[in-house]
Amino acid sequence: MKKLSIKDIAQKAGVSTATVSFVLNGKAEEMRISDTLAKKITKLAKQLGYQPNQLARGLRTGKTHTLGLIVENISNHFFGNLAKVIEDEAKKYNYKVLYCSTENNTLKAKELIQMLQDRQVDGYIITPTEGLEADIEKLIAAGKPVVLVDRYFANLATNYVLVDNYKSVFDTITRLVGRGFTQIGVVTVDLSMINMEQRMSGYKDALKASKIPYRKELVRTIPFEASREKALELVADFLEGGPKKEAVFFLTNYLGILGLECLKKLKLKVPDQMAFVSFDDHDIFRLHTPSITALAQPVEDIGRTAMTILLEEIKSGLKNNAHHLLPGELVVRESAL
Amino acid sequence: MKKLSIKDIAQKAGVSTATVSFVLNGKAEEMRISDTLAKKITKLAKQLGYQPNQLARGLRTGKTHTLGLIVENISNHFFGNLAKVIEDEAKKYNYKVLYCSTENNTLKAKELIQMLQDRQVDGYIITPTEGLEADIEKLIAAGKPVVLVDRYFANLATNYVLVDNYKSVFDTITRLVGRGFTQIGVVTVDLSMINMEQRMSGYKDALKASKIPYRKELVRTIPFEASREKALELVADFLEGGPKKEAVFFLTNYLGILGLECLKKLKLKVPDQMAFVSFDDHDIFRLHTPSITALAQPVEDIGRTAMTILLEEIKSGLKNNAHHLLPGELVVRESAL
DNA sequence: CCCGCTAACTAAAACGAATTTGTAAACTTT
DNA sequence: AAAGTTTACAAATTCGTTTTAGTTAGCGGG
Repeated sequence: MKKLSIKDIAQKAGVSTATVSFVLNGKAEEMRISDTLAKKITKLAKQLGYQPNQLARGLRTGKTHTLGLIVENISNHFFGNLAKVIEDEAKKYNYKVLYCSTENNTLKAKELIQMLQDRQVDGYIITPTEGLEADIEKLIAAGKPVVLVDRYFANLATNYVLVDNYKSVFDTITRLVGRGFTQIGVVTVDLSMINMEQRMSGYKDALKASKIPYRKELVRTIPFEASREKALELVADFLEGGPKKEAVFFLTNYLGILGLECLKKLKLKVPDQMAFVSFDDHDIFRLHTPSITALAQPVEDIGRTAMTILLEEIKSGLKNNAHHLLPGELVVRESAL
Repeated sequence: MKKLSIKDIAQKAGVSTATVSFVLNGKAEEMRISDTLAKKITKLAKQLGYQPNQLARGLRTGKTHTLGLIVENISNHFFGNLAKVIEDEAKKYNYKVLYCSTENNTLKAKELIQMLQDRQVDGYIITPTEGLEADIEKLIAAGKPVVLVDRYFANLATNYVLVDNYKSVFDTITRLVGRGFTQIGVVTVDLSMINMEQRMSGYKDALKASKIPYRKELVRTIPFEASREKALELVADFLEGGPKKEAVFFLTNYLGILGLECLKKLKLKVPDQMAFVSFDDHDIFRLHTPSITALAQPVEDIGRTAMTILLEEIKSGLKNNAHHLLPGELVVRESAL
């Protein structure tokens, strides 16, 4: 297995490596290489099946044509789809993507950033974890193009693109109120990232706007670190006990699925006994009986927008500082009309 | 932003780059670098936060410490989980993973292999598509470590690891027969990859072993290229029309989910009117009402085994030709006991 | 006191491209 | 026809490492 290099081609063509390089990089004209020679080289390269060594190229140019994508968990529905969109988009522009999962673990996230840096990726799409500001700031300070997705840091000047968490929840709650519900519960997670905070704000503000008092007994916060069983227990306890809830909004897809399990266990009738809405759509919600109303994130749009911003920044070399809050879409199904 | 190189360290330490390289690569002793100097260099490197340039290293050594993972679709449940396991496993050994999705498109798969080769990955884990033999053969001939997962080519000497499709289906069908079912249908897809063929063989042979005649009216094959709607229609038509089926086995997760949608539409009572089993487990099956019996693939085991084989081959440089058929696990739920 | 040996490093080549600088020949210009 | 300018390439350097092949100083032995 002898991978052939530019040198081999040069030799076979009886020219210098520089000439070959120029031709193969489309700089033939600029470097006034004669047309005949250029054609000859192109043909030879194709014929021999020449493929440039990306490492060498990257070393020399500092560009690897590789992007780093850091998500919370690649096997998660939302992030898996996001990764898919980004991969497809990247392919269009001839970029490869290095994915990695943080598990929402800051230390791991830091390591991943380091690793991507070592590999000299040209740009980053990151779902940040708590406490990652400094690292991201460093990245930006170093001139690396970065786009945050799903969450961001309010005090950091970065590009970000995510669903409009506040408005999505605000509108959904308002809609529920419009349907006559007043005792509306929420189940959330104790991550202090801005996306969750905004969802909570959306909830509170919607109640306020509808002149419904906020009652903390109607809010259940599940520790992120809780085991599956513990979380299930907490959700079940919430649904069953305490003040009556006419409707419950689960603020993440994961929580919504836990909620479904509880329904089954508690034999709660949805929507008769309680309306049910989850953030983030999922096949499960569509297929469940009753089907579940969900607030779908515009995954494709998020991925595409993030890529557009990133590639633009890579190309131009200029900091952009684009902020995109994309509208969510409430997919109304049987569990809450 | 000046990333510091080995040269900077050498300069600051007043030694040659070779010495620094030796020390940093743990060859200090072998190269009889004095202990004091070694310590000094190590400390300096740490203090300056030196991170080697992986491109340069890769160029020089031919090793990139990066693995290529080609799956059918990264946003698919099974492959997403597989990717996760492999990523985790890779991390343990300090490898990074480049993922890509083929969409079961051979041309795309070929391109991906080419791209991974350009990037000089050290090894490949591939979910092959039809017609990819030649490319994989070339890879192997070029001495690249390769492990196939989920499917393989019977006529190609390669490593592979996947669930034991034949036995899994055989046992499941046999179990159904044991429960008194004789009219057992299957829904499959028209991919001629060996995994699907073996699932079908498992079905046929199980019937034969139980002396139940094989009836092609009980088999419905969905074209892979069919649109979602068309596929739904075909499945619904099958479930509704033709001879009565006491039980139906969906040979992939995707088909099973289509099946669920049809149940809903046709208002079929499972398991009373018909038992329902799907290959490949999924949250949906667990949460569905009734919950769905599924044949779970040992994803973790598959990923881990594949990685073990791959890393072993990378380390030793020897072709291994390991064949692993791992047992599936029938998760019995309400839809079929 | 010279030779050989070893300890402890260093110099230099190599990896494969991209790119800057150089140069011979042909062609203009005056 | 001498000087300058193009044309059309080639030589050499560079990117940051690893690795091979030295080199030097110190020491013991004869």
